[in-house]
Amino acid sequence: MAVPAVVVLDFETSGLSPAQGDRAIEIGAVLLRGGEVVDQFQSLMNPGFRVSGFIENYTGISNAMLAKAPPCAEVMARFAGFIRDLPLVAHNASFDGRFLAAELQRIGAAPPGRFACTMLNARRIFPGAPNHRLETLVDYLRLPRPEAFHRALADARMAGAVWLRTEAEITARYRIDPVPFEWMRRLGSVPKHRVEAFFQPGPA
DNA sequence: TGCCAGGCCCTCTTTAGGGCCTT
Repeated sequence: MAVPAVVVLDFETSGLSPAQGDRAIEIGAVLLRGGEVVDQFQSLMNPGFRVSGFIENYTGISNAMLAKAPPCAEVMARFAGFIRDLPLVAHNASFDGRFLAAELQRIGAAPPGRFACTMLNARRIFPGAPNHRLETLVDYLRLPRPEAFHRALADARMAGAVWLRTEAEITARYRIDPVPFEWMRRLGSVPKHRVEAFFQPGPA
């Protein structure tokens, strides 16, 4: 069975809440198909105001860099074409989902569809990790460390690697096909403490 | 540096509170 493609994305933003006026300042994403990155998207975007010193330090994205970047609307229009109607994945998807929905709404584009969360999956599948921050999971799962953290494309690549490792673990542990969102639906439908009971190994 | 928000999940819970995770 062909494994459907997914887009793993990550936003850098001016803060934590689009409802409080925060905006996206960078988008990074990878298109995964057949367990591999087959395409990618990355762009800074100018939110129209200066970001705080904390955000400059946290992301390494300066106001000077943003001043030269295209506006959010232009970037998000191109990004909407990149994701089309593909299922989406992010680490702490509730965060990226809010910003994606807000930025798409600003340009009159269709809202995002299915959105899976590598953090929630990791909490279920890798409960022994020290914590479930993206950077910690990369080390815990012995995945290649990126050249930078807290930049959109690097974080999207890491989240993609965590996603693939989680799929592989589920496939090996529960012997179900790695069909995105089918196992997500099943996994998300039961409380954490019942996951082991829910997935009974299939016939050898 | 850590607050701002919001969803998930745990527990000394469920008529609630607080930690985690994202920038």
